[in-house]
Amino acid sequence: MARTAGSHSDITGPRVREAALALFAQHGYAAVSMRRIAQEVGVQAGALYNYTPDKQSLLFDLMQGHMDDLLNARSQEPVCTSALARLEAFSRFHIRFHLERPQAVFISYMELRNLTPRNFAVIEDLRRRYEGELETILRDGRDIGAFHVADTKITTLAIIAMLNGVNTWYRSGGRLSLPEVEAIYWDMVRKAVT
Amino acid sequence: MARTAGSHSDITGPRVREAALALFAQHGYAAVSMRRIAQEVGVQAGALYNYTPDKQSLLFDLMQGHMDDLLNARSQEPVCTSALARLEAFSRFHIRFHLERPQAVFISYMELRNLTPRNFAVIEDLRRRYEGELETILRDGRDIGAFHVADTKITTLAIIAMLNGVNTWYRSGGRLSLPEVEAIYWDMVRKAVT
DNA sequence: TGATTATCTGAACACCTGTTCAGATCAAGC
DNA sequence: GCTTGATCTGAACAGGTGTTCAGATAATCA
Repeated sequence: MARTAGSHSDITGPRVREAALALFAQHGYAAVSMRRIAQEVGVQAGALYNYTPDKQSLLFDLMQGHMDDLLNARSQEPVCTSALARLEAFSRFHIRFHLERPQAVFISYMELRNLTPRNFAVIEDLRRRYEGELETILRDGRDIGAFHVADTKITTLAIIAMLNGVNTWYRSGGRLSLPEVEAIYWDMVRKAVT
Repeated sequence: MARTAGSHSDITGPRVREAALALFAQHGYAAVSMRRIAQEVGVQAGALYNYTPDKQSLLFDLMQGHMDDLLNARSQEPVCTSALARLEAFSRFHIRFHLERPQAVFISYMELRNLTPRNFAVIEDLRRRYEGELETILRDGRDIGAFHVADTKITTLAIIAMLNGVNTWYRSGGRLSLPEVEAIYWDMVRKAVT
């Protein structure tokens, strides 16, 4: 056997990335073999190498794609003027964006140590850029007296850690709706910095 | 060759656990082989099986030991009376305890998915018991009007996620001392719930 | 229809995986 | 000093790892 009926890179390519995303998120990068990914796609392992140079690139591309999506989506959000409105917009955007793609979020946090040093540096830079947006909001707000924060860098990390926590328990269709979750977390963020 | 000079289970046993802890924390459970652990201990892979029935038990014992330590240490903390004092004591204890053993903390969060279902249930039960202590504090405080929280369960998870975030950036000997870190986080927690 | 290109298979490569165990050597107790 | 039990080695087992590639087949275009 060889090329199979109906095979096309426009179909197989996305399916490879989807399978890798789901399997990496569920079992972890190191625990998932190329043969397991191929099985999910319905193809032999060798065929995966038409879509990625190696396993490491598969992971890196998923993570880089996620971070690019994050920064792009953030840049297209409407700009707010007041310090409080800016912080609220960031908090709600963060929750909404992250709850929409839990697998990519999970991978981007859990699999950092499985990146090569070069790839790690790229992802870390993107992450710092995103965190920098929140820190700017906090610093600007503090400078005009709207926020009371002891340390903008640590407050940035504390807020992001808190918001990321949503992904560990939220399930759509559960007890709380997305707007309710946004409201609860925004309330805590607001009180923590004022 | 066979038994080596100076070999003793009281020495090798702890070294096996220490090596596994360090390697699992750095590279992840799935990415670390028994031969790699043995190399760190200075022994052949087969010798590890004098100290653990299998690799899975090695991971589970580390995680269970960590959770036991956590609950024991917590139970020996002095009991506070006021709602605010109880919450402050919990927050400071959590930060202090977790910063003292970053590797065990890291493993206990990252390697949950590599536990067998039975082992996972045990660890999850211990975790829920610990989180329950914080939720009780929040609920009691809300009932007497000391705290204003929209949802005690979610607030519990949000606070713990925020406090856990310390481990991602804190390095002893860094810019901030442990008491300073405790104070900053306690300030944010206090404001978030009042 | 025929030639070309895209896509996949199946086998192979060298090496690594967790685990077992007979046998060898050391430490401890009499 | 000798015996007993604890501790480790080294080899083996069956199977899995990422990756490569010649060859086969399907899709595509002239």
